[in-house]
Amino acid sequence: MSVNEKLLKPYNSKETEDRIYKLWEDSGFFNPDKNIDQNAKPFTIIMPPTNANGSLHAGHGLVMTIEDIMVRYKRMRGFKTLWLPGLDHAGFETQVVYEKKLEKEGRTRFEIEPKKLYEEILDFTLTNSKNIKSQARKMGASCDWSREKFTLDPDIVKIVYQTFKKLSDDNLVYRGNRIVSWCPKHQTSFSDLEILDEERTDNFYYLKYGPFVIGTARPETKFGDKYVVMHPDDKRYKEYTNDQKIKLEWINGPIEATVIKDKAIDMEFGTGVMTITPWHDNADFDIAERHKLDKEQIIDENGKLLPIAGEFAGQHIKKARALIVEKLQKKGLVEKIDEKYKHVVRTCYKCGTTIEPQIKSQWFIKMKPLAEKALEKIEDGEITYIPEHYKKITTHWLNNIIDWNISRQIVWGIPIPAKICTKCGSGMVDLENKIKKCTSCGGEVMQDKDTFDTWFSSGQWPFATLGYPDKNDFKTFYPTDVMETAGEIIFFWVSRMIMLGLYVTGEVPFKNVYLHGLVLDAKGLKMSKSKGNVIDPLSLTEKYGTDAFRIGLVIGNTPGTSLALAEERIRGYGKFANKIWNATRFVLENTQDYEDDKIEIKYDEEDEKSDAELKKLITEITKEMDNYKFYIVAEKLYHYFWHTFADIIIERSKKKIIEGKNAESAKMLLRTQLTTLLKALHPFIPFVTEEIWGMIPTRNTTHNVVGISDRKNLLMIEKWPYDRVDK
RNA sequence: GCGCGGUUAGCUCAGUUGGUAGAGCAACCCGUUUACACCGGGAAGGUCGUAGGUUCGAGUCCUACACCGCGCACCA
Repeated sequence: MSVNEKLLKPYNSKETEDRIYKLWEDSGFFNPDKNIDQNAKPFTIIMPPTNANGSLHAGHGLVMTIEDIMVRYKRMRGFKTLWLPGLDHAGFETQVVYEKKLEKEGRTRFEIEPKKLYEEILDFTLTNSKNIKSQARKMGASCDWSREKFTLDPDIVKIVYQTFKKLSDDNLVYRGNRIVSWCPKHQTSFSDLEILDEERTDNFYYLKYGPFVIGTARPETKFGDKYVVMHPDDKRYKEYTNDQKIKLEWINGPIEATVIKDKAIDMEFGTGVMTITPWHDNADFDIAERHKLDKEQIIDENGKLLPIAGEFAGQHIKKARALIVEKLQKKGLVEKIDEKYKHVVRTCYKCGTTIEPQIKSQWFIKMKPLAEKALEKIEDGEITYIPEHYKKITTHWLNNIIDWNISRQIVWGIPIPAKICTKCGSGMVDLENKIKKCTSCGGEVMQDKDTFDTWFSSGQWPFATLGYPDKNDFKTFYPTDVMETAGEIIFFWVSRMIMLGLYVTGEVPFKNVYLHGLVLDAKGLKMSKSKGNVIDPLSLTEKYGTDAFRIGLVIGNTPGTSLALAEERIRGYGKFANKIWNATRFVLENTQDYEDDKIEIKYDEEDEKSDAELKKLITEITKEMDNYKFYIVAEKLYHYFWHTFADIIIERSKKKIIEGKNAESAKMLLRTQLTTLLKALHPFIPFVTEEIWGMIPTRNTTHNVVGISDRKNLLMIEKWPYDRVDK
């Protein structure tokens, strides 16, 4: 009898991986309901729903790898393990991707009928979904596909609607006519998280405004300014009183201005006097609210000046500024211009367009009450952050949280189930489409055309996917154990899940948050299509095998730290898979007469020592696995396999087997160490270990499945080595 | 302005409760002794950002500073 012929050639990942994945998937063991001990403790990870607008990138590769490591480990430890996969319609993100596609085709979304546009994007999404799912399989993800969810699934939408209703009933959601961050290019409002601050150097204009000199960086907004504001304690302006009327010459002729005293004014800045534009500035809006001042729109949704601008009406603000300054100069109203004014401009995180604040009627969630509950739980330690400093970052954000605008003026998303009064503007939540008249003024109502911020639905993901409130899955698997995702979306997603999860279910959605860093290119630069430095994970798995990709991504990659992905790194670990392969060949060739369930052998002294050494190693790494230190475990196993098992134990055994001295001890050690190491390595490099496992004539295995015979089965359900049976 | 990271071998990074520094990759020398050249053996390479402090002893704790990265912030 000889060893498996495959072993005589080098390990071939391409011929192995798809076949092995199919074996796993067909076995049904990804599903915790099938055969696994139903009384075992559950372990749950909800996979961050993948944006269905492209293909898998290196970051996804890391997500799949880390989560699969945790899941395979826990499954081997005998937990009733659920890893639930999902896809995200990713509202605005997807719409932007699709708009770019339209642009290339010479089309624009503003010319497409909304319903048609929705259908088109849906098609696009479904095509991408297929790719993503097959790519996840390539990565070896052992998730339960039978429980897969999509954010637009009717049952998910139903739960999202119920939450919206509950928030409304509890007075935590309101329709507010407030200033929002508006992107003139994308024609939608945003929450504060979608806005980026950009430092710029611009001109700062000192303009004569009657007896005052006011400072501004945006002269094009000043047409309607009829309130001049100063600090009540400013001695320079003590002769002026609150509400005093002053007649003065302004851009387009004489106006009457009103003096307002407000403490928000910084006496040190500029001249200590400013005029306000409440429609287009947050701070000005607040001042206007405090003093109940008029607000007037100057700039339209496209960034063009309205009729109030007189001769400048219809011009885009970008072009108008210079012309307006020119006119002001002619009228002698420009005192001076500071050309080196450094300030921060708010821009759209997608296109970089300057955000134009606008007053709009939108849905807002009152965040303070939700944040307070979340803070309590976090402070109590109900959620552990890995790495720890994310806890500080989170609490800092929660402590300073502002209300969340969840309305988006885009078609791709979950429609907001509400009616808007065409007369008084009130909004009414209406899940059953029953409201026909405005509940406050009796006016006509129309369906809200907006959609939810995509994070409002994904923020409910953990309990929505498990079928809150009635399904057994919810009862069994909620709260989940680990939320593993990118540190980048700590506010966008993680913190909102905590708040919404707590609010709806009364319990935190997950007990641990594991945050990984960015995957960067070999030089440590962020990958981007424009830079052309995007590394496709699938080209690496194709070349070096998925196992090499996985372990290469994990070793030395501490949580929260970004990772520079160099091809050599992956190549190096490709050799490791082959090393295991070849070591296996040696072991099997030399232990053909070894029967692990029949012979009672005693180790000789040095083998005894080696046996103890590996046991000690397994104890150590088991502890480290429980502490999420996969980067150490992978390295230790790599090192032990190569430099102890291969270099020392195999070399030593050659002599013993040839000389026939303590050969039985050597054989037992070879087989025991090999099978033990395969088990321990399996979460990291599942394909090659499973393939080899199938070739080893081992009989006395200890799998984690109830109800199937004790014959040898898949490595993925084997018991973790030296695991204690203390259930 | 406030906050959070980081600064360790040429590169990418580890370094758990303080006890004269580690890995992978790259580079160098030697070697085809049969599991493996997708290999083996060997040697080389760091005053652990700077300056203080605590300590018998600090990469590891404290303070200040510098530089890099990131987040938060309505100064017109």
